[in-house]
Amino acid sequence: MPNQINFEKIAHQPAYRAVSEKIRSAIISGEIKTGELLPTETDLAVQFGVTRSTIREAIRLLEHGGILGRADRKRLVATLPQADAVGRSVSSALLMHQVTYEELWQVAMGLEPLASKLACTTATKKDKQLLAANLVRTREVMDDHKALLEAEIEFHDLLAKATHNSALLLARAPLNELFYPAAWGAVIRALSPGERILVAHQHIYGAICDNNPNKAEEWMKKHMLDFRRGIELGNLGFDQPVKS
Amino acid sequence: MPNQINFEKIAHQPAYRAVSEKIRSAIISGEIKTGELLPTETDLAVQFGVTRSTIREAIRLLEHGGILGRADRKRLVATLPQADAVGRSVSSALLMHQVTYEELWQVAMGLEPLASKLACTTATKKDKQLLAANLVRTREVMDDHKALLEAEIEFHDLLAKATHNSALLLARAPLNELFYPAAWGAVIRALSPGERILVAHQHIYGAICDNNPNKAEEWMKKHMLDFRRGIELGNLGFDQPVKS
DNA sequence: TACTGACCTATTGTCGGACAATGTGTCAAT
DNA sequence: ATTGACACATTGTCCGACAATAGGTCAGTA
Repeated sequence: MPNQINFEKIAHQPAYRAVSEKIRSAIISGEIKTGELLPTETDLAVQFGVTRSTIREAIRLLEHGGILGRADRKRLVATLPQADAVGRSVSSALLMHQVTYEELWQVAMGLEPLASKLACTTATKKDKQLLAANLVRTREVMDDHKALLEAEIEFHDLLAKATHNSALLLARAPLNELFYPAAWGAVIRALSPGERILVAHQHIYGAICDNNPNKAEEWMKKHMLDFRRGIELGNLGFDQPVKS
Repeated sequence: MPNQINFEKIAHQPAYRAVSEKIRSAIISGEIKTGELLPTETDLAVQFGVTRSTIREAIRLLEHGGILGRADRKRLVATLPQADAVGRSVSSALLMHQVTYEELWQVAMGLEPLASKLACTTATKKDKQLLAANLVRTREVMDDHKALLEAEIEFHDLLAKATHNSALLLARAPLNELFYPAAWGAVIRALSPGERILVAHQHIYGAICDNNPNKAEEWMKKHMLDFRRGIELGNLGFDQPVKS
């Protein structure tokens, strides 16, 4: 077809989407500060010149991403999306993609040693205290599978938080949400590797206190490889889709 | 306060949230297959025994996460959330957290070399063809800053896709969306490092064709370090928040 | 046949108004 | 200082209505 004139698609978007974008950009740009209360639905409806129903649909759009939350279960408030809020939507996406343990493990292998290394230079006194407390608790609950799993997950989470790197925190959110609960849970039930877990954690914690990035990274790698071996020994379908 | 009876909070959730959860789990469990059309709003309203407004709010909740999309701009369809859909919400979260280039670079340093390594064993013929085509294009547009940036981003994206690891794909989505556009863009404008970029890409591509994971990983590390040096040379606020 | 145009229908987008449920603030009573 | 009564503001839900539009059908025309 020569000589054909091509018009670009006109972008007609429904009002609720437009409103949602307006509010989002107002929050991102800082025009509405996080923690600040939004006007009431009726006010917003008047300001934007649409009905309350439309406003409400726009709000739902934002609510899911964790940009809007509730102050007191009534009024709306602009909030900073936390890792867990974003993590949930990422996790459900991964579930639908039938992500396998193997795939998640690979990502963990990329991020967790990195987190260990970074934490060495960024961990505050407070972070170290929290990690130390976690170690104590881990030792106490060594024989309680459920509690041990929680402590294990918390250790990795504290470690990631100690990097104070929000990108890293968000990137590894699915690990917290999907990988560790399912995979570690299975390993712990099958092998009771409490002692090995504790030893690895202690070395990592020690490396952080000594400000020894390489050691922290290496021990975390060992920790993850150990975990992988656990899965294989336990014969727990490493290449199976994660289910939740 | 001794002897005080504590009731647990009763979890009252609004209807639109309940409906949304029902639909979500129906999709995740496969009861509604992806690609399948959902009933119309009116039907859903009847089935759930609520009004259409409520249904619509529930739909908005899911629409944002990429779980629901439009078949033909009219009927709703269950869709697999793609990396870019999820990536958008992650990115906006990161923007609000005032994530710095440095933080994103650290994550990139954890994920991109990993992707290179994995791609060696997982890349299909098709993947390699796409990468090869990208290299050709890169060479052609070497002097066009904008096109070069696009090619560069596409290379990394193709590489990640070649791993066929959806967890990795989602984890690095913010890199595509935030990091490369802003940071690479600045470097390219400041230093015109087209030649260096192409060389690195070629080595990585070569390593993948030779099935040489270590070489692929090393060259990607070099590539990323090179990039970092570019930022520092160009004196482009590496520790500044990304803005978009 | 292949294209056009008129028409109908189904479905979404938007509106406006209504009421119930519930959290909040005030003020008097004890 | 706590309680109770009360009015008020705000969200959650419902209902009914209409405009806009994508899709299908069907006849008409070249």
